[in-house]
Amino acid sequence: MSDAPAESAASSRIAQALRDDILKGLIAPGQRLRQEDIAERLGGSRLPVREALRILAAEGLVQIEPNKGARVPSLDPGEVETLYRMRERLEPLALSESMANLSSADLAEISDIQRRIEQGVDVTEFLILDREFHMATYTGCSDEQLMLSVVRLWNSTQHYRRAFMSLRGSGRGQIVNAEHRLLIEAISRRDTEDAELYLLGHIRRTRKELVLHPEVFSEAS
Amino acid sequence: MSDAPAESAASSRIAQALRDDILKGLIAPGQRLRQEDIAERLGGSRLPVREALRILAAEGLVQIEPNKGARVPSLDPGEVETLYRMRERLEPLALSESMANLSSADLAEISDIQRRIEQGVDVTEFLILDREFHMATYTGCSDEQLMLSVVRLWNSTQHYRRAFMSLRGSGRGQIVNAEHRLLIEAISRRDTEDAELYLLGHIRRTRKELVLHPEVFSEAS
DNA sequence: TTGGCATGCTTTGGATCCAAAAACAACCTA
DNA sequence: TAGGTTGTTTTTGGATCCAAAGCATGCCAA
Repeated sequence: MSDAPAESAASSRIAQALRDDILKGLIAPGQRLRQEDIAERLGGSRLPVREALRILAAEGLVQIEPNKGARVPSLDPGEVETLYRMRERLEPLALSESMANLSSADLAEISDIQRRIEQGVDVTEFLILDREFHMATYTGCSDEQLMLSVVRLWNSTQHYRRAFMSLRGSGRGQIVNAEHRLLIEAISRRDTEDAELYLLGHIRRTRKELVLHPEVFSEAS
Repeated sequence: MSDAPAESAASSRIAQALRDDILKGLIAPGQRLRQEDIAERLGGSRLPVREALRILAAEGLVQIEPNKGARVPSLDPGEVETLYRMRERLEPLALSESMANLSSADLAEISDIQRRIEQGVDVTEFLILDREFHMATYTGCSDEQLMLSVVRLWNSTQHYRRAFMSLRGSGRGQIVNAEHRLLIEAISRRDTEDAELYLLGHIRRTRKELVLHPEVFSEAS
């Protein structure tokens, strides 16, 4: 489900497991993560767990408070809005850096993902495919730092994207599909200017739609 | 010299010491960081050193390779250019988020830093003051994630900024001063649009000047 | 002489144990 | 009865010890 290069062993394995759990929503924002529990559940001692938590903290997936442990950060609407504004600025850059290096095979892959999005409309599946779609458009971007930032932004907002999709239902996908189609078309034309613009609009519209639904942030968990 | 809230104890203390050393240029890009050396030099066992390295890796100041240790990443011109492009997009956002919350005391502080920049022209001092200047313009930005990203970008490019300043000398500061003045003026008018534009131009011009000097990246160390 | 391999040395990664800080609860007092 | 305080328990942070992975050196063979 996720990325990150296979690191040494235990610590990265544990980080990967936790990352998947958090992104899948099995661990909700605000929930505390006790080191010993994780160590017992995933095997290994507490030490690699601590390192795993550091790794995830770097990705914005957990928050470490000294002597108080780690928890999944729960964001307020303003923070999520800012994260979306960051996406609006960074992802068009990633796209423009990527586009020159996209092969026709990459383009085919992108189109194929979009085709699958337009078929199955399950919420969980959509979240995965939508992420795959956008990441596929960034595959040509070789800059690690930029891609790390983009992944961080997706990770941090994943939970709220799911909450939003869940309450909105998987209908209304027509707009998203139209936007994706426009994006694919611009990328195919190798028109970075248009592609950046479509992507900006796509993210911005999503942000505006999200801030209209504050109930996404009110879940008690 | 740096930021980051005082964390628990040893690990954050060590991280802070290392961060300062790296930002001050005492540890050059490419240089390897052996855990035992650091532990001995800064006191404490290897364990908090490992955690400190994780913290710094999160900030982009070191790079950890499994079973091979940590080293200060050395970037190629393309990577630094991309980091500057990221700055061009993110920092105007941080500035706009900040400006509404800037008090007149903040404005006075900003002006004072600029006044000091125009007085003393030592390279080391300039690097510190220039950073303080820009960070002061962001003090009103309450979004942690955004500010973290901005700090990461500054940290990652600090070494090359210093190398560039060193070879260029501290003359030619007239342009920077003019840009800073324009920025201060726009901020004082509470004109976010102008301020964002001036800031964008400032960073962009610096980027273009930097890519004209590839010798900045050729240091053997 | 040179290429490849094996052995040892260094350095990192992980486990267990101990100390300190924080959360929790019960108790005492006003 | 409510609030503060103190003692206990839980949880995190740090130190030491042990195992495994890289790296370098040197040896042997072709």
